This record gives sequence, structure tokens and C-alpha cells, in this order.
Amino acid sequence: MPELPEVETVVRALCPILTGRVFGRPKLLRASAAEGSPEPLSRLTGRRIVAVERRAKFLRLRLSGGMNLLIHLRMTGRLSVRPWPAEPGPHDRAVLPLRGGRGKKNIGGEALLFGDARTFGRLHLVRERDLGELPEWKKLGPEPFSLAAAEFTARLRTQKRRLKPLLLDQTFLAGLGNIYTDEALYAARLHPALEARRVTAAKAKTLFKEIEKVLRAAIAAGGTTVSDFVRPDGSEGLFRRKLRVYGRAGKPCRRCGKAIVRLVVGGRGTWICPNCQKPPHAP
DNA sequence: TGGAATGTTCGGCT
DNA sequence: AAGCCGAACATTCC
Repeated sequence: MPELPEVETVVRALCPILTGRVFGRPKLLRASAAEGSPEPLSRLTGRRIVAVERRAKFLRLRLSGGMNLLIHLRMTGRLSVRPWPAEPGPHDRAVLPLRGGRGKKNIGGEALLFGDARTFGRLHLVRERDLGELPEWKKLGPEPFSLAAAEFTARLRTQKRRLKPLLLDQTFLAGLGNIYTDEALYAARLHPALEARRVTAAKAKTLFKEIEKVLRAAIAAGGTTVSDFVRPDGSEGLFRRKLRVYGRAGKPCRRCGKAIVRLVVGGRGTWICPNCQKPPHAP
């Protein structure tokens, strides 16, 4: 569920809390929560957090000494800053103690907690110079907010794949997941199974603008909470109320009143308005 | 009770 | 090679 807007929400919440603080000795509660071996997070201790950033759906903590802590929340990962020591919750996977207090006073006794019910999320400590060799990092496509509409259109034109799996492909465009892909396709009145290269230039531009629009609106709402996502302070993202198709099977389309339907496209649950998003017709 | 859901990678098939 | 599909990962939810 965490897609670009949710990760951006987490980054914005954590940035003022974490920047400038120094990690203590990490405690890995579940070995698979961190990449690398034999002690994947051992080089974290003593590093200062220089910056908190987002790239695609990764959080990136830039650390002193040319290190980076990459965090991918996958489906149910969540981050919070909590008093420490304390009894870890059943789904807490890693505890990263923080030295130095918020503001100038050293109040101590806090940690960055990585919780993850379904345990697909990952922490990955990577040297700056090794980042370029990480396939899941280096293969990432452009950020939607750093891309020109014309460039997006040109990229679409080369693709024979259907829109839905294409937009979900992080190497084509970084940051979209199931929710915002469906919302953007609906807004642009495009069917998810339409072959990308058959989208007209005008429609492609509309799609790109709608992608940026829905992402921007979702960031402003603090992301979408469907079931798992929460902000670092425990509050919910409010964009769920603004969803127009995702998860709304049977409910009326807000544009034409026809019932929203659920399809499977590229193996993923996909919601559309059958009236506003006409299926691709055979040649 | 078990099928669906979520993001990503991978392997097999066409 | 490109694209599609399903499997796998682990767990919760209904």
C-alpha cells in the first residue's frame, strides 16, 4: 500500500525528527528484515543522519561517512519514533536507537522502530559508491515530478504493454502502485488493458497530468489508508475519501453514475468505470 | 475456512 | 527479446 504519496508522507514526518541524530546499536528482531550478512546493520552504529529523502517507494536516510540506509515498506511496513527501551510490539522487526534529543536538549531514550506485519519490507545499509550496483535501485525509472509530459508521451509510445502493468513497472515510472494507477487511469478515462503505444499523444499528456495531480493531492492528504498504512505519528492518511474507483466495486461512478467494476489486469485487482473507461476494441 | 490482498522479483511459457 | 502469467514471500482480514 505504501506508494509514492505514502512514502513521501513518512519522509516529511520523519525528516525534522531524525535529521542530525546519531544511531546507536541496532537491534534486529527478525533477521530477514535487513539485507546483507552476516550482520547487516552493524555499520549503522555511530552514524549521523544527514538527510531524509524519498526515491520511488524507497526511503533513503543519508548517513555520515558515505552510508545510506534504504528502507522499503513493501506492503505493511511502518516506521515510528518511540521511547526506548520498551517492550517491542509483536510486529516490530527492527529497533534503531537514536542518540541526541529532539531540538538541542538530549532527552535520549528514543528509537526508530520498523514494524512490519507481513515481513516483506526491508532495511538495507549501502555504501554510497555501491548504490549504483544495486539493481532495484539503479533500474528505477524517472520520478513523476521530475519528468516532462513530452518525455512521458515519448516513453509510452515505445511500449507495447498494457497501461496497467506498464504504470506499475517501477523501471518505467517510479512510484505508482495499485491505488494511484487505477485512479489516474480513471481520471484520464483510459482503460487499463489498452496497449500503451495506442494512446494518442493528447491522451498520454492527459494521463501524465492526472498522474501528477492524483499524487500531489494524495501527498497533501497524507496518503491513503486502506488497511495498514499509518503515518509515523499513528494517524491515518485521508486520501481514501477521495478515491474514485479503487476498492469501490458496485458503487456509483461519481461522473456518470454507472457501477464501478473490478477486473483483473496483469494479475492485479483493477477498478474501473465501464462507461467512462471503454475497453480497447479489436483491430 | 480459505481466498484475497499488497509490492516486487523471478522463472517459465509463448 | 518482449510480454504475460503465476508463484513465492508472510500475514491478516473477513
